[in-house]
Amino acid sequence: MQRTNLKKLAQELNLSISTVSRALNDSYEIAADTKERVKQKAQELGYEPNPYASGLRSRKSKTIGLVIPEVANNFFSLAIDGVEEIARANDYHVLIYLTHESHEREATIIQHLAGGRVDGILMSVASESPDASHLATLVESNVPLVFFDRVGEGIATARVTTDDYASGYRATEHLVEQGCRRVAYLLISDTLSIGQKRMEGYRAALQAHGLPADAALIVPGTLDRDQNTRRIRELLEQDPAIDGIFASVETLAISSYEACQQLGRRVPEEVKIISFSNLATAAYLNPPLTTIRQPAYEMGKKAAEILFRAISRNRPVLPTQSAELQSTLVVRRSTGG
Amino acid sequence: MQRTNLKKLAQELNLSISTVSRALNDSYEIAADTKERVKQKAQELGYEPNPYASGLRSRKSKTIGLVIPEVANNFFSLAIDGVEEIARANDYHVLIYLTHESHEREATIIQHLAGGRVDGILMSVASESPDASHLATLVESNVPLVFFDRVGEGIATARVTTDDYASGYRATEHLVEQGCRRVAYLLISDTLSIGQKRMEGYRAALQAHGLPADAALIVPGTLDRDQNTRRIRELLEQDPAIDGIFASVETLAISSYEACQQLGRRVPEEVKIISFSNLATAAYLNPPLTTIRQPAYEMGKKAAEILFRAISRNRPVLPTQSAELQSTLVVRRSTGG
DNA sequence: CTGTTAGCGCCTTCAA
DNA sequence: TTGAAGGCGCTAACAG
Repeated sequence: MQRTNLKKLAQELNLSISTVSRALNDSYEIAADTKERVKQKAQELGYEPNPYASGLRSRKSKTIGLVIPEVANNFFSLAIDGVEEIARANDYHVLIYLTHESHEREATIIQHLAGGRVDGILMSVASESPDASHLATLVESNVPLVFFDRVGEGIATARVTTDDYASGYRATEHLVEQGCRRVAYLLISDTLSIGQKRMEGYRAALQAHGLPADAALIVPGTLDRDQNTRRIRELLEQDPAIDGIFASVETLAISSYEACQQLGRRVPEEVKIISFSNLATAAYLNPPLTTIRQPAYEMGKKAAEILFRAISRNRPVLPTQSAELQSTLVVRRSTGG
Repeated sequence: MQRTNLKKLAQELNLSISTVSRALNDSYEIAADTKERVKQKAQELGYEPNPYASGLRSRKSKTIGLVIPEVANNFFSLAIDGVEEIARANDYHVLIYLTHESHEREATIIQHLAGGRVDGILMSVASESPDASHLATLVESNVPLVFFDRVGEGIATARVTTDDYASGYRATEHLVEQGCRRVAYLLISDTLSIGQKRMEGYRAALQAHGLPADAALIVPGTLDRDQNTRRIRELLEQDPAIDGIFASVETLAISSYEACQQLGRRVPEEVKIISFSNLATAAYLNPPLTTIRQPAYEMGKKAAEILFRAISRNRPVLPTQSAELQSTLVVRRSTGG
């Protein structure tokens, strides 16, 4: 079946193409009854505007790009939800891209997006990304960009983050208050500013309590849980005094559980674990996992809102529009059952 | 900065637009050295073809639509991963849409997509969808469609599913073999064929073991965990003999844990729970959750592959291309620690 | 209030 | 092997 377009619609109605177009776009210069007639017919014939034609002409794609490291992760899943919500409210479409923590993939994706496929981009940078030079093309192409959670350095744009330093401090302090004397910090990459900030908080908290802060373990940006587990086990063997683990992502917390189990170290009696995580089932883990929960959904929403403000006003995204949301420490203790 | 287009490129090279276009598309009728020169220059000026112009002209959007109920769910997260993988391998983009189990949203999304924004669609229908009449427009518009996991009835197209009947049977039998005599079946909607098939397997297994099969509880398509928990608690109170729960989605398994905890029913001693789930942490739940794991990632890949085969050959997707993958029963017992 | 006209950037016959 | 020209479907400036 031939798809109905403006031309066909115009013929059926004995009107010109432009009149039909304006009627459908609710132009003020079209008579009310004409509008009605046109819309009626459009409905009848199941008219749906061709997005590529209008995109070409109007230079509006009605689409944003969402670039994230992975999706099998509760934080990003919730964030997607928030983004999609706002996008739909603005009548926009969402293209999703996964970098799998690869800088190269990220650069390729950005390169493509700079070609005008999207009106704006929301992104959380890959842990591998050494710098943000690949994002320069976006700036040149005037494609609005908003970072969320994992920000790129050196790009003057808005960033939606959580209080990484403060929560790193709080998490560490919580472990110390629970009696830990030697706390290890696990992160998957040392190029993420977010991990740095949390580590600063971690260091400061230990220092404030007169404890050494030299047990940081950087697990290279891997998504392989077994490998992470192995490295954590090695750390625990090399440094048997470790009685607290602060994991910056939930997958490292799970690996820590595994490592402790393999070494016969009881959690939480011998080793206490705390983690940044949005796991819905954290309370049902054995033992329950105390977490720092980020407002992932809200971050996705917020980032999208900032982006759409820029898009609709046709203005660049300013660094001053950045927002920092609060994360929450959720303490969960064993029920002893 | 003005985005470079074919015209500009042609001017710089003292060639015609069409020659440049053909060179970039590796046309056989362009001299090798000309191609080289053109590509060099394109690279130099950071030329990126305008997807809306080429989409309009070639009637290829290089984009597929992925329509799923939600994303904060391990099954769909993994599926997205598989889909994205195949899409990128085919140089395609992925538009993501969440129905939040709403039939209305699903219909609106489909309506939009039928307008030519995508070359094909992958979808898992919303639990609310009473029938598939809203998908008729897609068929009319010749937009290839592949269902995965949750299929729509009455549409002649390929579907990628798992062995729902067999796995429903196996799950139930497992509970019976563990000593359960009264097994409840939980599902979020009775309009999903997938839930029906699993229930048939459940019924057959109970029958084969000479047990009654009247404890099915249909929790209306809600994503509200508290509400689900309440309803399950009511079921357990009304029918105290229930000693086994077969949950068709992981969120209902978690609600079952909560309900049992609230009623002081010990799991797994008094009530055993099994669930369809792709939770990475199922082994660490307390008690560990025995699951039927679906090959989510592979399903996403498979569905995308079938779709791309149709797209690249410009032919409709045939029901005969359907695939049924195997799910796995993963038994996890309490470590008694 | 409505119609005519001119492209948006690209691909693709047709002609040279 | 390259160039010229038309048009994909839509929007917007300019007439009337």
